[in-house]
Amino acid sequence: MGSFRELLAEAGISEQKWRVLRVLSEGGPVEQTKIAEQACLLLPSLTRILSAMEKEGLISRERDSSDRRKTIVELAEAGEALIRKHSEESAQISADIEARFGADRLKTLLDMLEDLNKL
Amino acid sequence: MGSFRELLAEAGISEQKWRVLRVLSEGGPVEQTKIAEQACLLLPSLTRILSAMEKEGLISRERDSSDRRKTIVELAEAGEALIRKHSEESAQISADIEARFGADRLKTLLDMLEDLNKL
DNA sequence: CCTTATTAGTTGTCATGTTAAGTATTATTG
DNA sequence: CAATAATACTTAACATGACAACTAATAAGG
Repeated sequence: MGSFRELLAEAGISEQKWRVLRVLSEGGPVEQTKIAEQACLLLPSLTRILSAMEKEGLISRERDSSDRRKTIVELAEAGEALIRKHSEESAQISADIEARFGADRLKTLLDMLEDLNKL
Repeated sequence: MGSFRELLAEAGISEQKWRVLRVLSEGGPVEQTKIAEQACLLLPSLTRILSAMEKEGLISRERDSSDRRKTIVELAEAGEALIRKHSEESAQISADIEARFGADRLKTLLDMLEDLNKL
């Protein structure tokens, strides 16, 4: 019954990198600004994280040809492999937490946090 | 209707330092471990924060005579002055948030977060 | 006692959070 | 079309978060 921390330790990556991988896995290649939004990261943090991930072969980056301000990021092979290797266990852990905490309560909690954030 | 960030910017200190000041203000002189618990900080972070606050004259530290492993921290004059200057406004902001979000909902939210944390 | 374990802090290292400033590219406006 | 603004990042600088290793002091066990 591994926790998320253990999963990430096993995978050898940070929570942030995992979130980035998941965003890319679910939405396909995207520009960095959108990754930042979906992964709850500021652009300066994302810049560094992506540089590291690029060196590690988890992702690749290239300029958008139609708007050369943008950089499009996509999963590289090592990134896809990581996702394949751990996504099932990750889903299991999420489901477990949801079950133990209560799906309804979890939804309520997330809604409240969003409200508080808007406030 | 200034937010907390503005208050802190005005006071020229970080959220963490403000939390430390409040812990000291409410509980009087205490050892660092207890400050860390109440202010939600890890000891290494607290060590550095207190060093900075000591230089700024906000707090003072001295060894506990009965147990010389412990360091007792207390508010210094500048720290008390900061508290006096901003505690009222701080309370106002808290009350405002509580009112806008709903006292009941806020309590529920905090309880849920605690539960989730225990999980 | 003496060794070992525990407690309280500190220090080091590295990643991230955060704000501000800088660069390059594209869009707008007069 | 030229000057200006806006967008999409990057870089820099500093504080903080997090984990590990370390020191000093006290407590526990044999």
